Amino acid sequence: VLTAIELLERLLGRYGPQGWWPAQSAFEVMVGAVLVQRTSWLNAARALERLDEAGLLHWEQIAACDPAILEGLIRPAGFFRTKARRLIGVADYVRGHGGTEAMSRLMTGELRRQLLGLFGVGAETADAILLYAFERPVFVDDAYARRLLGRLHGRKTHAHDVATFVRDLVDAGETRKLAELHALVVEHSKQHCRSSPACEQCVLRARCVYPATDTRPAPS
DNA sequence: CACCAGGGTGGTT
DNA sequence: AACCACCATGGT
Repeated sequence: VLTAIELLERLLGRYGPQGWWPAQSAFEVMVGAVLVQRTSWLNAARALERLDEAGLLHWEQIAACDPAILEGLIRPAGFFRTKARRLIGVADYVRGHGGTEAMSRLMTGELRRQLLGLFGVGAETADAILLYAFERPVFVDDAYARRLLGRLHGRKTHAHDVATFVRDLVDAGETRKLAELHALVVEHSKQHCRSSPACEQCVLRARCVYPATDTRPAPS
């Protein structure tokens, strides 16, 4: 079957570099990672912009911010009460641990453990922060990746299967490639590998077992 | 109108 | 361990 590096090359050729997270600071990436949870990036970006205008894209400001003010600013990102609490918790952690500078000195495994201890930061958000904020060689295993790999391989895919798929890139410390791969997997999953798939123009069609097992009704 | 978007938590079976 | 309701706005 297809290797991770082959998948990257193929998707890169079709969609080009995605340019995710060209953020100004690691903390801004952390805020974005929370704001985008179960939300379109467009709406998360609106909330980020409002925080920036209010001068709140710093941990000292958010940690000390009145929750009601924060809620109002991030409203476009949805789940605003939940996310406001989460942002304050994240900011408070960063403030109490010497800022993102000090955090960047931790080993990846230890930093991941710390992030997972924060309320509102699960495996996916932690890995997105590790990858895009702290530039660690980690692959973000989300619903898109599992669905795409599941179809490529023709079987149900779990976290272990995804880890095996990207092991070479992770072990080689290929942060840039892992970041681009994740972004491309999301884009490809939106355009073709959707819950209701559009395989006709898919660039992976020849290397995917899904069309063979596709039981959808034939187009009229 | 329904459905989805770059999830996580807490509770129930 | 697998499911579930909940959180909430904006686009299609």
